[in-house]
Amino acid sequence: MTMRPADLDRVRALPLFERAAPEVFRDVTGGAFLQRFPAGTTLLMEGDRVDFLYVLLDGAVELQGSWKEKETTLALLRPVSTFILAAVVLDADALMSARTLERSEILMLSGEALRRTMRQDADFSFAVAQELSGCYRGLVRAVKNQKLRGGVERLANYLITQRVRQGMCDPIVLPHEKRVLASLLGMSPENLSRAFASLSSYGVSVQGAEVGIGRPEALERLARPHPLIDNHMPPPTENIGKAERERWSSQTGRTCGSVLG
Amino acid sequence: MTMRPADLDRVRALPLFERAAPEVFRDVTGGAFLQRFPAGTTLLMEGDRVDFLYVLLDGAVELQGSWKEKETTLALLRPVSTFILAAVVLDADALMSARTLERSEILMLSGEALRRTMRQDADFSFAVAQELSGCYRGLVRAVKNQKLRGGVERLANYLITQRVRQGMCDPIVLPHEKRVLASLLGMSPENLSRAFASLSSYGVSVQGAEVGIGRPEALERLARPHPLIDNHMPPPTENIGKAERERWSSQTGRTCGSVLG
DNA sequence: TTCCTTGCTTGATATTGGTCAAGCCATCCA
DNA sequence: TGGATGGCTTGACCAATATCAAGCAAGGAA
Repeated sequence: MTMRPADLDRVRALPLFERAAPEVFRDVTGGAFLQRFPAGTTLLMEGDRVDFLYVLLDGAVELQGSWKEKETTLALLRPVSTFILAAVVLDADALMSARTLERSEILMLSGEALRRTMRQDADFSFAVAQELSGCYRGLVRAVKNQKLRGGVERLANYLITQRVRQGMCDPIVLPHEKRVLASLLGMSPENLSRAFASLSSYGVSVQGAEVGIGRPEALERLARPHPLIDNHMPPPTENIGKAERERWSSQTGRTCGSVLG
Repeated sequence: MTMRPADLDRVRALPLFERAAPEVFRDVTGGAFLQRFPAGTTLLMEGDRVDFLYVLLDGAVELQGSWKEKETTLALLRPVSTFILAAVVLDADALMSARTLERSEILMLSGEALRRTMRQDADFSFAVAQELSGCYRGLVRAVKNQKLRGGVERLANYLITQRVRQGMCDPIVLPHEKRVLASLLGMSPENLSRAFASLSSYGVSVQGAEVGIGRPEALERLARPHPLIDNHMPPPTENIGKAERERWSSQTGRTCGSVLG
């Protein structure tokens, strides 16, 4: 309900709204409300009807899918990110659950209003389509990553991506618990430990959440990162690139884009 | 260049154009041209700039991704399907290669014209956004399928999905070579053979491309199909459902929807 | 402090999936 | 008809990954 003007500005800066006319932005954010959730809150269960577009303003959110008491992480979000846009556009139920990993601040926009505005404004509709395209391509990358690479290779590429995102610093700091990271990378926590261990011969050293990349060249020779799989988005110098850039990466710790549902 | 009126009607019936105004349809299909390709033709390589939206009118197309001399199949398409919509919307390069599996007839629509029309017509833009949403959700299903299930389970669910698509008949007929199916399911051809063999204890019998589902209940008990993973779209009685329905499934043999890029 | 709890690691073992090599069986072609 | 070819299958083996169990270390609460 109460919303700081600064928050509204951050939403305004999202690629989705960047070029929207003032009245369009007003229409979509009109009935919005801001909510605070403690860590571990389930915002949305798989199969639930989706009535809102969510915008993560502070904290961290995990999107996960499940089958037969097994769960897997599909994406990890950091501010500022929108999520479950696809479900909202189709007015369908969610294919993934969403839960907070930390205490989080989340803005909820009316899905109904969003769809209504899309039908009225071609530019806004186009922006949504571009957003969806970027998210789709993020998932294509995720599938390729999962099907073409082994566990150690996925971890190595994750570390390289993080290094780029964190401004080529060394050591990098893992933005999430290792068990969550393991689920994102599609392996058991035990196996993630072993994968880290096997990377020590390539210069990687682990100290809690801090990971030293001793010899980047050696790690890259193993990882073989590829622009058509790994989205090595430049670090957040300014805010976010242009709309024509894909704004999403499946395994990011500083997503500046969004994820649909 | 030469295009039968019947072909144009089939394109018109796609969810993307179903509700478009006549002049919108004319604008988008204006500079289009129809081309015929032999089997095994590469239409598009990963990394190529995408200038056209493709519409498969006849034949079969495989979308694949590659890394380090390894390849994997991301989708198998049958008429009538559009593909690489996402790349067209973003005017970006392709994340997957596209090649014909059989002699195929393909309509190519100008990407430039499509984007121009989107900016002019909110309804068309909205239709594109809905299409993209459906495709995104198809990929979410694919990731869940890949990360949560083992090889035998993926095959079992594939068979059940095919049975639904083919009108609950028995035996079903595999719409593609087994080696291609193996790649789609994320396993080696050898392992697909063994997976089929291990399903024999659940009533499944294989005779070339014909697969008998002896005991559907037994197979389902193993497969545990789930509406949030497997898109059990009703068989193509009429043409295609409404636009609000997801129109894409990652592992279909009779896709009535589309795939982006 | 001491005792939990929690997240992580490590080792032993089982399961799954990949690779290599051989063989089978259709089809196609000379 | 013979012989190649290509797709599929099978077996033997190996690599990758999951599972189970135990232990460790840091942090929080009594």
